[in-house]
Amino acid sequence: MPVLPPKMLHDWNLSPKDAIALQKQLAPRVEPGDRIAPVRHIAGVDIGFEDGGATTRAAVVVLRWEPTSAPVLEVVEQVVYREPTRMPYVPGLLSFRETPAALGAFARLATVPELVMVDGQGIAHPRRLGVASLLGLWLDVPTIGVAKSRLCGRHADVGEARGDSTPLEDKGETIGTVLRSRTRVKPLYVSTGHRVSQATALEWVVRCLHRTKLPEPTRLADRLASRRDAPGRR
DNA sequence: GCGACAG
DNA sequence: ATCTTGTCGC
Repeated sequence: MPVLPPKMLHDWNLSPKDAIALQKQLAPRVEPGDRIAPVRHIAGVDIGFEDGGATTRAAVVVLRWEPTSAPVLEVVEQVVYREPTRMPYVPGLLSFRETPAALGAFARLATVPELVMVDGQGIAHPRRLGVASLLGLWLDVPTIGVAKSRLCGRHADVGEARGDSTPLEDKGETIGTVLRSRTRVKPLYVSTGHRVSQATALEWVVRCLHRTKLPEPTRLADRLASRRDAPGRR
């Protein structure tokens, strides 16, 4: 059940005005409740750029999840996909710049993850449709937005201890959670992407936290998407 | 009109 | 996001 005409994948060129209208049109389709199959595999997605921004590089890393007393997070597959950059970065319209490449990477994935963590906002967005939400809608898969900084909304100061959190609010509604993933390190902005409740989103991010600021799925994808010595680099 | 502003 | 060396810490 494609959300948009497949043709748009190739002609994905919207004016800021049309892009905003499309976000408003799609936002109501985001499912803020849990509709997740038993989680066996979790994917992390992130986008990087090469050639001074001319090339967009999407990276997806799939980890096997085993819910034992000492949780297992093992990499089982990873994909790097490149394509010419289509649009410039515009605050609030990031999804139109990054989603096409992310879809290209997912199309080349053999494993089908039950949960996806995206580097960026979910519904913690001015029109409640960040990159994690759009990708989730398009793939019809549960997604969680894990951003490294704030796009919109306000929040109280977060405790300094690892695990401390406080709600992120905007226009009278709670749109996410600000989480201190590591002591004395800038907090993470966790929000529902699609088909995952806020509480569940936070639980999964905490579960996937190892010793770094970012949860494993996003950390590994981030590394694959940004490292200068990434596979295929000249 | 003046700031704020994911990656 | 990306451009960049060393340096502090586990």
